Amino acid sequence: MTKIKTPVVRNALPLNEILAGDCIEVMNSLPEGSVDLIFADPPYNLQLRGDLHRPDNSKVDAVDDAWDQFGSFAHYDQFTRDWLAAARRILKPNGAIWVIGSYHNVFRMGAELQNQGFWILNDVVWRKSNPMPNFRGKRLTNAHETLIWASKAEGAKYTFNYEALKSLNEGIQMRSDWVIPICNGGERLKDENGDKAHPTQKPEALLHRLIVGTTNPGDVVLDPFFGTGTSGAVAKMLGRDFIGIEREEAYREVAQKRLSKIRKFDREALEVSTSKRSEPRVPFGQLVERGMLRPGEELFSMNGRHKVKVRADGTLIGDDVKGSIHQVGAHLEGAPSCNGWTYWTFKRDGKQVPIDLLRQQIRAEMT
Amino acid sequence: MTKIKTPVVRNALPLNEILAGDCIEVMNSLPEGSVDLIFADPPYNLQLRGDLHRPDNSKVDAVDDAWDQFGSFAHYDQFTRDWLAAARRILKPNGAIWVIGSYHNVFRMGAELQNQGFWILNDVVWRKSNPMPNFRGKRLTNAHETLIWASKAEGAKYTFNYEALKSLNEGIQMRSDWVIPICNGGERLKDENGDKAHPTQKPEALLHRLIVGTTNPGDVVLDPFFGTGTSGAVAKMLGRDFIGIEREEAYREVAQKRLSKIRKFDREALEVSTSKRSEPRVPFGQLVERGMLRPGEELFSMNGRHKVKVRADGTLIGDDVKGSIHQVGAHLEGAPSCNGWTYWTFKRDGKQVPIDLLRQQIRAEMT
DNA sequence: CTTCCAACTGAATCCGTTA
DNA sequence: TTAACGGATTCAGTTGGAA
Repeated sequence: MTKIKTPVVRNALPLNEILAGDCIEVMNSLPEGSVDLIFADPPYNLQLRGDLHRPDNSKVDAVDDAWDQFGSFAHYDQFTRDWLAAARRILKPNGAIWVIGSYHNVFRMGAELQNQGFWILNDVVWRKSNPMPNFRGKRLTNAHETLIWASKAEGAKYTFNYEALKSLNEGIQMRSDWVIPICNGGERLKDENGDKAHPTQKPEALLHRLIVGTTNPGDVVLDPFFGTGTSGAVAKMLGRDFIGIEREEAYREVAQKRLSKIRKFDREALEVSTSKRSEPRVPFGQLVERGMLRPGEELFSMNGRHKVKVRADGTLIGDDVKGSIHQVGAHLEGAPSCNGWTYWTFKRDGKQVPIDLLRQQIRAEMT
Repeated sequence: MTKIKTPVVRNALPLNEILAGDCIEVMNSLPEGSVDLIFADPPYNLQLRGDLHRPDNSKVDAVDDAWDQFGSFAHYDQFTRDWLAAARRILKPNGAIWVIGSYHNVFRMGAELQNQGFWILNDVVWRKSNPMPNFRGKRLTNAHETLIWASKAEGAKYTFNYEALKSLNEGIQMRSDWVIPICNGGERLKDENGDKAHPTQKPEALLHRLIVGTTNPGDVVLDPFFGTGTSGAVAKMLGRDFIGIEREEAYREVAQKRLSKIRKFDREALEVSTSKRSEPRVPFGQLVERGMLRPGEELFSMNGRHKVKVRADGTLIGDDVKGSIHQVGAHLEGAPSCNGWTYWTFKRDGKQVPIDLLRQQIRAEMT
């Protein structure tokens, strides 16, 4: 898949920097449709500032008022609406967003994503291998957080590196539950007192999987709640550009220091497994043109049940059917579709050989 | 925790019956504050576009029933508001609710639970050990569903059998992620044609854990979307009373037949399904994601004859070969297969260390 | 009576390019 | 914009018949 780059817009973007300020204001100052991926880990313990109003503008008074809960949610929802709208504006049409949260806030984020027209692709469970136990024994150990992956709109062409994720999972399709330890040990950033520099630093392994799986090298990854910059650090390692936005100076400083030490992996290591879909298309007719198969030569179905003849124009003809290798295969099998390349075989030296072997020969010549 | 019983109310309840009709109307006809637990598995509002075929061309039997069709999010939200309000009214002050859903609907349910004053206690992930794969390779395998457990209000004294769940989990605190297979085999109810009687029958193991953990014997468990009655069947086995509400006559009949065969304390059948523990599979890619090995780092074969580089997706690249640790090892040795875990080593402090050591570290964390 | 293999199945928002 | 068409894509498990 080739990406259309728009140099003017790209150059206007402040790449690989940490921008100071309120993320909504900063995002609104960036050009529309300019970012490939947004990763957002928003706070959910918002302090209520100033007067709080219900949607009908009546004021919410007492804190322990029955409406307090509603009021808090209304406030949080407004915040969520605003930053998601700002994020959506700067996303490229084929861009995507990841958000992460716990049950305190993730349901409201998910609903608002849908309300704004984002199209949810998966929800992903980060299953912590070493969570904090529930000390009081009053609930289940809260051993996971939830991520939501969504495209900008229904039908958009999002990036998904299927084969790379399959490789990361030793040849089996990547699932929606990811087992990853929480961030501690040497990876956990400390301040000058030896205390953790940020309360919710995310593990690099989580970002690694997400960035490898849903971006390409050279993409722009923006994080509106940058914190200590895990998303930026992993993006940089993986040869992506990042944009961080962070309000707190202390976090910006920690993140800046961290990023200065990061080195990009070499190009060869960043190439990942690709799917067959990205290989060049070879028309079946080329096999005939090149004399690899002769007009009139017989092809046999893989299961041995059918026999057809090759025609000079690269179509096949059977007893009651003619058409492309795919159409004839589908018709004979009564199937909705058929991959003719793997369905048909020809005879060489008495052995049955799949015609896909000939396609591979042509592709090898094309390199 | 002792429960105050109110015999008058209890006697008014139609216990251990399946009530016909719309669940909102039926719930509104029941006495206020009379039910201990509600389990709800409402329609998910899947929005499926066309047909889906497996790679072998067989057609996926989709959930396309009329009861899962809603015109818009607004319609679905109204439906959710109404049934949740009806459910909340009939709940005892110290009662609780469980709802289950997927990313299509669970965020809207979770937000509405909070809006109505329910207090979320945990969200629980049902991790399916055998989910349906993603056949087109366009997204992650949707391998889980989400449950939300909530009390009627903040501060309510909900039931939580901490020790019972701990016992179910081999003496370790029960976590918020539960690994349970989907319902198939003998447990899956069939109609007279041998087809599945209900498209979304839930496994009894899921309900077993939930009812053991959050109710006491003698409690009343109500299910407004009864379907084939899994909640009722497990409640009956475990000595709880149930109330089922179901609109479709066909489902009521199947459920009634099922329930007539259930005997209380028929425990042994359930005990059979205890886990057979084997060593968890660790994909090599996890070592890369977690930074135990870096993309670009060199691995050396045990015999010292070969050197390769690690890529970001957990594959290896050598002079003329790339693939998994096993594939590359086999290729270089000209062997039909190769255990990459014992074949490859990396250098640490000048010494050669087998990569299997890193796998052992991860496994130790997973216990 | 086993063992083996082919066929089948499960809450799924599941294609991309060219004419 | 729509229609046609090339061709890529699956994991864990159960069932039932054959060997």
